[in-house]
Amino acid sequence: MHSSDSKSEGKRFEKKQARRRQLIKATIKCIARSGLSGVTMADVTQEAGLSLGIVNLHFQSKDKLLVETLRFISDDYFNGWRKHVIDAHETAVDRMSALIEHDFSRRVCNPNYLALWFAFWGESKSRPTYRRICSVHDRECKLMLDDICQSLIEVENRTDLDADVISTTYQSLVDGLWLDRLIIPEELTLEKAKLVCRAYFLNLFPKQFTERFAPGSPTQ
Amino acid sequence: MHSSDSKSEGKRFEKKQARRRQLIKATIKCIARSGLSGVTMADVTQEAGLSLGIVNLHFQSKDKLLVETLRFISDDYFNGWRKHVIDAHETAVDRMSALIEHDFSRRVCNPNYLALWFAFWGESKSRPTYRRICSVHDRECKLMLDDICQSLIEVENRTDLDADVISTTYQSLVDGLWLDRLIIPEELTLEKAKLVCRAYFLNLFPKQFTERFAPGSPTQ
Amino acid sequence: MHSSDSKSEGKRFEKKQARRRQLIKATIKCIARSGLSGVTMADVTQEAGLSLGIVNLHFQSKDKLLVETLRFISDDYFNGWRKHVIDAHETAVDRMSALIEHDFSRRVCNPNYLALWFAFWGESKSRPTYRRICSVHDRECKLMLDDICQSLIEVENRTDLDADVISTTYQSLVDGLWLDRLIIPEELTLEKAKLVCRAYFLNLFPKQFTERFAPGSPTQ
Amino acid sequence: MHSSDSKSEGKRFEKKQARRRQLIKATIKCIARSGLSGVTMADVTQEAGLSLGIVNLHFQSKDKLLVETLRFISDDYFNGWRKHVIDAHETAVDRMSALIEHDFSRRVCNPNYLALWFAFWGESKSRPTYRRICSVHDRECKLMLDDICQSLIEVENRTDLDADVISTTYQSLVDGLWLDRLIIPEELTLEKAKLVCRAYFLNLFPKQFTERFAPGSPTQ
DNA sequence: CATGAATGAGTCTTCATTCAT
DNA sequence: AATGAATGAAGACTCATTCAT
Repeated sequence: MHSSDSKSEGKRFEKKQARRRQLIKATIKCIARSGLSGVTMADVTQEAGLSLGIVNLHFQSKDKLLVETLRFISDDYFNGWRKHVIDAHETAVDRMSALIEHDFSRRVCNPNYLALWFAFWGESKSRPTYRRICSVHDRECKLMLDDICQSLIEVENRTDLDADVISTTYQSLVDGLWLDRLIIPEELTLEKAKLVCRAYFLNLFPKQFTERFAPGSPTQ
Repeated sequence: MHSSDSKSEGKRFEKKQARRRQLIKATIKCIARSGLSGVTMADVTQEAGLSLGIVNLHFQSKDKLLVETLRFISDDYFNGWRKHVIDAHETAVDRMSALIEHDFSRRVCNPNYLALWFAFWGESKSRPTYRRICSVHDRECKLMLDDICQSLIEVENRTDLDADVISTTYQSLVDGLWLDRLIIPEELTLEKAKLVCRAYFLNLFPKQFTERFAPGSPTQ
Repeated sequence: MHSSDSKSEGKRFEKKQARRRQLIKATIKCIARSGLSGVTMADVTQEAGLSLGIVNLHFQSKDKLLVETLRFISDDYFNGWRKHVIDAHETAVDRMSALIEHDFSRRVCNPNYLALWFAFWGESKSRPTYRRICSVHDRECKLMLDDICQSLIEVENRTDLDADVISTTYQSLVDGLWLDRLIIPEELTLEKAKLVCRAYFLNLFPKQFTERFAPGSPTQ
Repeated sequence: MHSSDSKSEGKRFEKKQARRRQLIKATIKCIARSGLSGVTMADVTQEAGLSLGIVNLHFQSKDKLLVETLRFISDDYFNGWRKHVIDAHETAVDRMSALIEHDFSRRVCNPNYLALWFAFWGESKSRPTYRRICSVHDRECKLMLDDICQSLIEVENRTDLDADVISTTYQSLVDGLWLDRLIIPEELTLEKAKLVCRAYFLNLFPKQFTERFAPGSPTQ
């Protein structure tokens, strides 16, 4: 009854975490399917194959579940960023190329995730909490991106360019392309989206990107 | 059936239209304030200073009111596009400059409008109607923008560039910058947003844009 | 302005009555179509080709319109009774035969009228006013019917029979047959309904009804 | 999916059924009190001593609650028919006598039930579902009644009579008498209603019914 | 007289949250 | 820890009634 050695405590904690993740995964699916305003607790728990009361047990309220869900995909995106862009590559040009691949990979740029991002962004005006969560990793990414751009500028020796402007351009461009993927997916394939990003960098830093991105050259 | 001269008929129609606009305006404010899922009929009618039942009298349902609201801002944006970009200017470079001004003018790029766009985009995955309304004018703008880019390419004599890629880049860039204006307005001023767009074109078409956009030269 | 000679007064009154009848007729159609609980003022006025406000002008309220509608069909049935049964015939057997014809004529036993009767009866438990209106003519008919039955008994010389029982039987039988016409019209034709009534009287008063109703003899 | 032995499952089902019955009983009372169009969900749930949301939990909608209520009394009447008329007696004359007793027993011919029947019949024109539910058991009763009448005819040896006509007459007569009980209960006692029915059969089948129904003989 | 836009009380329905089991 | 029946506040929608024109 009163057993509470660290092992069983750890197990309990793990199980708890698993339940939470299970519910968050179900929430993601439901938001993609029904929109942020359309999800109900019943939807989520049914999708998760669990009982109605369980959400309040693990998240206290619907609101907190949504916040945790946003935090989850936000973390997920950021971790991928670090892992596939920073940790996996050394040079700026490699990292930038990897970032484009990452941003338009099936893992990141899939309908469910996009629907989720825009669902939260759509409510962000009236929900400072959402805005805050989004901006945390945004800022971190921006700083890393600034670094990459600064390197690109230096290597290319184009001191007339501004790293901040370029990184802002790229980040905004990605968000805008994601929107097109969400609203008119049939008119903007993943390949074309990547092409658009590459074209931007190819034009700015031809020395570094030509052999990688030039038409006719093999796509990475 | 009921006798009434055309004059009073016209008046009645005008009045009806005025009421509809009044309600749509109130709806815009409410969506910006409370989010798409947060607006209630009571909010809207109170904001409009009218009674609860009036929405169903003029729009049949909440859903139709929202759809008409989306249609309204969609039309509004498109009409501004045509008026301030196409009708007011002749050359491609003038039109492109005007478009940047337009896209980040207080009229278009204000918090209420941005909140509205993203609110609808956020639900667009689960609401094909929203998607359809958005895409109508989008396509028209894209075609006009293609034309402008094509002219820019020809005047600059840079036949290596692709008009479609450039217009796609610009449209996406704008959407992405709008998102920043919505989420982190303090980090992206309207001026900086315009600067980012100008930098993009300045780099692609220096002959045409330098005297207009080069640092130090007077901003339009 | 102040013209009020008897002629224009009369005309005005006539016009008023015409409007009221027009509205009552529309109400009948609407009740048959949508049920008593389903009729709305908008339905009725549209059916009548008039404006929404006119009902309250002529009837003060929806409730009064319904009451007047019930009074109308109640009067209509009773007047037909008197005209086609009492005034048109002399003998009891003729009158009884005529009554059966009347009760299952297309004029009286049509879907709209039946729907109306049962609609009001259905609400009569909770609406004493309806009950009162229905019972007024009911009582009058019952008295006339008692007379007819009394004559039939005397002519047939069957003093073991009770006029009250017979007239009650007939009245209830008609109501029950009307119900069948309403609910399962395809299983009870008007002819069969009349046959059932005739069979009842044929069995009680064979001397008087045989030549009229006996199988093979021409139906009236 | 969720572990639970069959015993607790059965208990849960029973409890659910009990709640449904509880709500239907409350609905019956409310319809009798306020009419079909007058019942509100608030009325019903308050009458049942439960909360507002419970109806939609058990019946999905008000409409389905009403349909189930109609089905309930329809089943109830039919089950009584079979139990008290068919199962409890052997001979046709016994069954017919029992049927009259049943149709005008306090259990069947009470104000609440009558109000309910007529409430639904009153809306049946505009609601095919009501009509369908009513006609199901109606048909079954009619067939059993046809059998009884056929036996009566054969025993009495009155081959000139038609079983179908007699059973139709009886069914309609009962419905008509019920209407009188509903509208003018003070003018038609239960005893008199039964008397009217007995008189009908006494006249048709004197050999079988005289000793049972003749004036002066003890009423069953 | 007649019209029909406007009102707002009254209903049904949804759904987050609670809590006995 | 988990369940799901029950609750009731909140919201959309209807429609009789009013009243300025």
